Amino acid sequence: MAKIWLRDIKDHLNQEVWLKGWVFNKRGSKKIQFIELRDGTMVVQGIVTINDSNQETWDVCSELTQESSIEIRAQVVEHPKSVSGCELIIKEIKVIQIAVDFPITKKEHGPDFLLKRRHLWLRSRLQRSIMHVRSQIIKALHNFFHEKNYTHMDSPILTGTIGEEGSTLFSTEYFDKGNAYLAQTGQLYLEASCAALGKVYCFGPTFRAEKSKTRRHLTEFWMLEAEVAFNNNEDNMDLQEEMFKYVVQHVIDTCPLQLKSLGRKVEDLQKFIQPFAKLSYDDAVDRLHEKGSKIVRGKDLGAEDEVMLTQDYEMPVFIYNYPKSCKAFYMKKDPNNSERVLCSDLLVPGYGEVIGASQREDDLETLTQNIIDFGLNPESFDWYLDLRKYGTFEHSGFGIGLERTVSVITGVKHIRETIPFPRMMTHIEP
RNA sequence: UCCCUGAUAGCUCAGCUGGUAGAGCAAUCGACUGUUAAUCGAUUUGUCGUAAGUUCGAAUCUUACUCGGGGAGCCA
Repeated sequence: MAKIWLRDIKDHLNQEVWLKGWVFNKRGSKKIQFIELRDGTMVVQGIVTINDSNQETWDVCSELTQESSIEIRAQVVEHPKSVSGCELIIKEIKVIQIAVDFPITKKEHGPDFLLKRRHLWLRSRLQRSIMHVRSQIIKALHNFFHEKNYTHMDSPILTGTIGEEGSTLFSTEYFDKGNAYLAQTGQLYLEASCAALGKVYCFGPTFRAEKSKTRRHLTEFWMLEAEVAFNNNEDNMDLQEEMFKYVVQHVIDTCPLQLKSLGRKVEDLQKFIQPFAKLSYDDAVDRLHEKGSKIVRGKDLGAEDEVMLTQDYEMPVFIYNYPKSCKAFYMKKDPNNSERVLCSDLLVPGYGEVIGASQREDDLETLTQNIIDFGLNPESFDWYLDLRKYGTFEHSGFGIGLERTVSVITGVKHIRETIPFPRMMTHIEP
């Protein structure tokens, strides 16, 4: 008999099959026992009755515990009540291993307890749903860019000193070349790739040694970055909007069961498919002043300001053209206002920033001066400056945080549940 | 780095102005032919985070430390 996965079980209605999996849950009475069998693709209920099964099967079933691994022979029957539409009449059970005292019970647990057992926590229903959605989001992102003929150009993870200033870097020894650093962004490399292939993106882990302890921060997270030659800041925002909507639609189409188990309503997700709102930084400051914020024009928006701004909208909001002093050295000066740069942040109501974007400074002199003004050494940016020497070009790009996107789409409050093994200030194992 | 908050049974927590601990769940045993966080009955469970101090007496008050949780800054 061929091996069968539970998600394909409908194709075997009224047949007898062999299945392998784990006991997700068990309950029963004197004459009937229910096993929820989980194999990673689905959970389907199996039934053992004292009448339909032999005594040995009944006794084996009685010994089963949560997360015991088993192999069963069963008849697949219809069962309209269940999610799969099927149920299993169990004829025979072979125990692979009885799991003793599985620590994660059916009742509530605290975050520290669960994080220390992340390797086991992943087996829970909610965690499996989140991981499935995450996987589909990754797929959607790749599909989106490939459909548009982008080239996937990965950036290095180990780098020299080059990179954004501000955030702290993780460092490691690199032979006799001193320290190497784990990348905080692939952007500068992606700009080089962009000059070679026009429309490019990279997707990989990034590392920030920030001592952030909030529900939106990880020290290791996955970021997709895209860079497009001859795109200005407007084009850039259009691209982000199209991409974000594509991803949301893909999840709606492919993950209905997972969204349901997460308690995420499709109507709420559809709010992310409406046209996004756009607000310039200066208009945002005006709006904030009307609402009673004490923000000083020229200073960065605080977390409270972002909440205040987005609560008027149900769709994501672009805030564009921030003050130069709040943003990175590589952003292009706004030709209409030398104190502003051509950039945007995408804020999602009830969550916060998910995408950071900008048009890049393409003038050699201005960029060199920016590097100096930001207290950086132009010599360590020599290859980056080359891009402005040999056929400089207007270009723009952005970075979207994968885990934040998963959070926003699944409605999961804390980012630590959106990555298989989260790395945070306080957690490095498992 | 700063602010707030917490650490009591395997888990989640209660324990008031000091008098050496309690609930629910889990586990174990039992009851029940359809349950789906099954239900019902019974039983078991503790260096009260660590160290010192105040006191006749500390889970409770004081100090320090350790480890969490939430947030700010920073960002995705």
